[in-house]
Amino acid sequence: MPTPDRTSVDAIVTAARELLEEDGLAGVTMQAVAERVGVRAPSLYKRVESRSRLIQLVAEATLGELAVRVEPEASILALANSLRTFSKERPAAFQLVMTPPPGAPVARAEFGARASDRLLQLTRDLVGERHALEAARTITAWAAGFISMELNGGFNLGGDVEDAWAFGATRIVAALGNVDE
Amino acid sequence: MPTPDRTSVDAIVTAARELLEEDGLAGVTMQAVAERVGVRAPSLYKRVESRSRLIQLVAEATLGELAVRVEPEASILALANSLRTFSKERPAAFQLVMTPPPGAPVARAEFGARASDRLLQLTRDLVGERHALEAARTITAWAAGFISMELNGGFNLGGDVEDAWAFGATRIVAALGNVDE
DNA sequence: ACCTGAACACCGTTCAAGT
DNA sequence: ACCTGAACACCGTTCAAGT
Repeated sequence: MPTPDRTSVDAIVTAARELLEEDGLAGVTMQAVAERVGVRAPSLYKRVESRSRLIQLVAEATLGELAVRVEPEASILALANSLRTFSKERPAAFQLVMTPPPGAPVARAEFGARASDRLLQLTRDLVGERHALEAARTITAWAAGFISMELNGGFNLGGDVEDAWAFGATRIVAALGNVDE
Repeated sequence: MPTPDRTSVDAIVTAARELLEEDGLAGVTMQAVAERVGVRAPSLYKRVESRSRLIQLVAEATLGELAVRVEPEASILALANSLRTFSKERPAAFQLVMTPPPGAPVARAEFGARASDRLLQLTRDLVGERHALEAARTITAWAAGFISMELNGGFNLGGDVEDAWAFGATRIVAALGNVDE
């Protein structure tokens, strides 16, 4: 007589995402996840091959959530701002996806195919087909680097971080606009 | 009769740095470090309070090495390039310092006081005192973000990564030069 | 004064045994 | 068919006992 399922992949991933924000990546142990979904650790292996696969599922869910937030009409500034907003709501998930520790899964596309598409479209208008990808990478790199430094307390020389964000965003967009061909 | 010392903090940190590059942060276990310096794990605690303190020492040694490489006459481009060169020699150490996993020590200053000073001097010339810090942060964020994406395989849309680096570097420097005040 | 084995509380993971 | 306790090989860390 088969027992009814006592949990699900979804519940497991959700528990892992909560633990990630509450206790960091190191807090996402199979035991902690199991306890949260009301099961013993060995049972998790019926739904998920390993801890590292579970972390990968968390990263993919994060990318999915990020993609949903992107408005189809968003400007470059709006894209960067929404990435930064997200980073403040889910800092641990953001870092897992954007600057993963070696061994963690690689994030697909610049930051999710949807945002990536929109960004490429915008940079194409700005700098032309020939340099669209390079321009998109410049913006993504700046935003990811900035946010990562912000989350890690890398801005410890004083000054207003908000100003630095606005400064960087406007200057970079302006720079891309000044094309010589 | 006191026994002669069989190891030292220096040897321990060196072993940890080697293991970091060879096996990643997870490979830096007290047992692996101990074995490499020819001692048992508990003995390490005579010289180093804990594993996380050891990781912190590794991060500080990395920052020190980075500082030594900075030429006093380096240009902005040279600074960015030397950071990227370093990231290819010691990718794991670079990531530990620039985009640390939560729990790891915070890197002091933008990227080592020395490079930070030189960069601020250059941006002061470029954009003036008022925006020097913001400009330095823009460049640091872009370089750190770019390199981190490069190391993590984040550039998976094709295109030439070398071109994207050169494109970003020249455009950003140019953008900062076009000041309106 | 330094080093060690033994021990403790954890990990991830496997597997035979239960229902 | 799912769940479990027990077990294994690891962790970091402490500490009494050796030299």
